[in-house]
Amino acid sequence: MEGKPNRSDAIGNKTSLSKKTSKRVWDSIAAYTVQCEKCSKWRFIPTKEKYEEIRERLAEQPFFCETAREWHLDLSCDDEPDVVRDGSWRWAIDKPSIPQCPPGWQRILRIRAKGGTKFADVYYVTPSSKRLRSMMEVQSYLNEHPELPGLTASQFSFQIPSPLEENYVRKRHARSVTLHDMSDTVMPVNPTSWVVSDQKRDSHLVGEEGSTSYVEAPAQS
DNA sequence: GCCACCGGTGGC
DNA sequence: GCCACCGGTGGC
Repeated sequence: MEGKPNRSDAIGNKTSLSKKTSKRVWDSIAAYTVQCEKCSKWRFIPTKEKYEEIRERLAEQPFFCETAREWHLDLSCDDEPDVVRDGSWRWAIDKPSIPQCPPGWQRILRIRAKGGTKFADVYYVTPSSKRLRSMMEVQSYLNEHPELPGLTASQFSFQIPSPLEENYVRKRHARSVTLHDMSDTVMPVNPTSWVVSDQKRDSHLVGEEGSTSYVEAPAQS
């Protein structure tokens, strides 16, 4: 809400969320955005691959609006932001320095529903469409597939982003009753965030602090 | 029967 | 307290 002026670079890119009904794997991500180090405006990154590339190197290679000229001709800090925190999107703060996904693999991020015990899940899909949920599984897979050249576990990361919205994830000792019967429950902290939750699916989370971020599509069932 | 999603917990 | 890991299961 309070547009804090920071020099963070957030990345986001706009993944088409077209209603493709094929049963291929989908991120629950609508867009990837990066924040310009200079003007702080958020810029869409056109592809997930580009986003992952920028994210990996963001610490050494800050992002500027001019960087986006690679896909957005003549873009400059004078142009309107591609996206603003107006509440119509849910944002996730990405972790820095996540290695680029190996070619032929996919790194999938699934944002969980609000009120659960975890914000998101990361998994990798192998070239043979196997789904790997942890480093242990990655390591075993690599061991079983010596034909895959030059792959090491260090090229994988299961770090999940953080929700900007407070209380998106249920606190561990919150009473389980709150989810089912909130009518006469006094919220222990941050009542405002529950107000936000009243607007259902369109709450949002925002990246900050030089991190990359995702924008999740309004959850449409 | 499969698999996407969620919860729980052990280890740090 | 956090999070990596994995088991369970509901919905398809």
